[in-house]
Amino acid sequence: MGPKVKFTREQIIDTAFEIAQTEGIDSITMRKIAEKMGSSVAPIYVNFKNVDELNEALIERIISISQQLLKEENTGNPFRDIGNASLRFAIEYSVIFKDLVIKSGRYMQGYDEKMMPALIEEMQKDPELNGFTVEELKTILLKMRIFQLGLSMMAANGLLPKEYNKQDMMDILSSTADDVIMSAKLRRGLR
Amino acid sequence: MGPKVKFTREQIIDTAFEIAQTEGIDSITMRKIAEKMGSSVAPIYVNFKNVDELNEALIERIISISQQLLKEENTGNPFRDIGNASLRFAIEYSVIFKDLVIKSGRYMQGYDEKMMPALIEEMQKDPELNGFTVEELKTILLKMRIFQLGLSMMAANGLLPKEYNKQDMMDILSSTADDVIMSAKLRRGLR
DNA sequence: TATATTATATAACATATGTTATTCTAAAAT
DNA sequence: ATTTTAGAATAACATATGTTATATAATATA
Repeated sequence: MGPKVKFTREQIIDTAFEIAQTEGIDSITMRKIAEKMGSSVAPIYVNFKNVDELNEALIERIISISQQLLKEENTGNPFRDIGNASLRFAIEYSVIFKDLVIKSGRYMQGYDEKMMPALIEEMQKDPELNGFTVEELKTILLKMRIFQLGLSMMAANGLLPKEYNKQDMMDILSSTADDVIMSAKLRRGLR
Repeated sequence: MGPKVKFTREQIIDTAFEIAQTEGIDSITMRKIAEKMGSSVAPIYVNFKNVDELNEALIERIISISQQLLKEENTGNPFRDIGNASLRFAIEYSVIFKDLVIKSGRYMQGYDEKMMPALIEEMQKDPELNGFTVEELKTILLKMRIFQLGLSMMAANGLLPKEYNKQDMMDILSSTADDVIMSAKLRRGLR
């Protein structure tokens, strides 16, 4: 063995995460991480083959944090839970959230299509959504995912009215869910 | 006078715009623009003091294009017009749209608060929106702006269902507007 | 035609960044 | 106690990029 480890892999990822959140993912550089840790770049290259490997680890970290946020939401209503978790991520890690959405193409594309069936299944258990066809449920879900992305994006960009707090955001999300569902019911009544 | 001008200011901005649309705004470099034009960097520095000035000119160009798109929409319904123009921009210039939204903080923040009153005024002329208070109109408008941003963002990221075309997007935008307005009417009836 | 002007090309300089080779040193193994 | 090992610091190399100084050449004007 050699001398004691002073800079761990975890610490390096943490530091990269901090830079990502304050300056954006693309602003991460090896030297910046090193300076923030009070080290040289050597420990980074001991722990990561190159900058790409470090970025991968950072993405994993980000995903794990977002999953943690989702676990912490537990109303049982999947709409509310996913919406609120996304909202929290957008508010608490706004810079990273924006970067992620932009670079999401590959991550989220497959992700959504995998989540879809599970969510539809959840919706079918909800008594309030009783009697809708799968097509109708899909439309409701899509509308809500669109709204939720828009809301998170606005929150992350500080584009909502000044006085809006997290509760207001959750309320408008929930209110719009009601709008969409109620209107779907009315349309159903017209069949 | 000197020799004929071979590379104009406009041509430089055009080239920067092309790079922005294919690789992202941050991928623009002086040398890349020059190479794409078949010149050296000299003509760029004759027309622009530095890279910041070029970026300003590029932003102006982008804003002017988006305003052009808005002018081309003319249903008279401001919801539809703004929504469709935003959607077209997001689809036709997706990379730039994403960059803009992310870096929008400063541009859009004031912009929205200036647009708000004019839009509310427009809404008050709409017979379908008759009888709502200003507060109710504001909520409807906010919901629609949120949905429209989410939809544009999804379109720009290719996150919508594969078979979705522009008409489908315009339809779901319009359908959600109906949902929000219809539900507001129902709530109004309950007062 | 000769000169002045100026658009353009070229090359250099300064800085930022990823990466690597070398050196140093502290801890473990012998 | 000596040797080996491996983490860390340092400096160098390669490349990318903004910027500028200088050289070249085309065109208007005298």
